[in-house]
Amino acid sequence: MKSLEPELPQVSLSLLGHGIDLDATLTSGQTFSWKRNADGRWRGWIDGRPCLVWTQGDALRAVGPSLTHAAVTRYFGLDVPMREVFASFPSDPWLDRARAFAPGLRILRQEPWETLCNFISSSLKQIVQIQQINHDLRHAFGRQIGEELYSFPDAARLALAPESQLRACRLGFRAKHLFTAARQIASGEVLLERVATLPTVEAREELMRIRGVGAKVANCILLFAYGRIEAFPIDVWVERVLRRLYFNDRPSVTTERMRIFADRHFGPYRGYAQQFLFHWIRKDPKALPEGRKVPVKKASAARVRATSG
DNA sequence: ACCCAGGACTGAT
DNA sequence: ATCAGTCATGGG
Repeated sequence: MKSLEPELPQVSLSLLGHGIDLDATLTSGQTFSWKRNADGRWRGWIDGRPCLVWTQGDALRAVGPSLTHAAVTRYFGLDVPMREVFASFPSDPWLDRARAFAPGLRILRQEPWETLCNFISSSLKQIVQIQQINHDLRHAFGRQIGEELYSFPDAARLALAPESQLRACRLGFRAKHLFTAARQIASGEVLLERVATLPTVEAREELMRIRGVGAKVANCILLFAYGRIEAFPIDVWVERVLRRLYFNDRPSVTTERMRIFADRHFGPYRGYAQQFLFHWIRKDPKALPEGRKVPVKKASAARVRATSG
């Protein structure tokens, strides 16, 4: 079926990349719909529009329909003063090592709705599986706007989807969470646009009213969609690296204790510290050389509201 | 077969 | 408020 989209003008942009590393940024577990071409260029979506991006020297180049300089800058966080972020970091040899591993890693500002769906889908899933779920949702419920190009379905569309059809997208027990979340958004029970206007603590509370959204998923949405780089999501990897490097592998240290430590230790831009650490321990085989894998204490089910981050 | 995955929800204390 | 069990599915 051919596209019913009006022909949008193709735009070709070149902007200062400020040292962005697309490979690190787009494979660091914050986005799940970009694909790497054989030539190293990346195909994906910015604000719901398909595009192709790559780096050329110090330039970031982007091609796609109706792209704007402002949209690309915002999406890739090129307006974030990384100098200031780095200057705010504590003197910490572990964080230094994580930074040095991928200094061009950047935190994206993605669409809240798709980010919400991705991280509802993420619980107890590996990153490659989240990518597959995103792909399946697009093909099952999105609009085809080109060859092998499917938009991400909006909340109203998913709110009409039979749960059996959602389960076919490998969502498992997350299917009912996603379905309920879609109805909450489509009905206006939770307004994702309003979340953007709230202070981070209140924004997190609002997001946690959504089915399937606990503290960790809410922090991922705040960090990867709303640009709240004070958010500090603690998943099994971050919990593992914090426990090993800062708590001597003590199994009694709770996730909440680590959150308090992280809020104080990593400073106002701790979301970036978190992302450097996460990417480093997952991708660098030499990270945590002496680190035996300690079993991770399960996080408490309580929805913590007392602290920020 | 076994363990793990960018966890959240439910029900029992 | 905290804790253990449960929830599906695919990778290694």
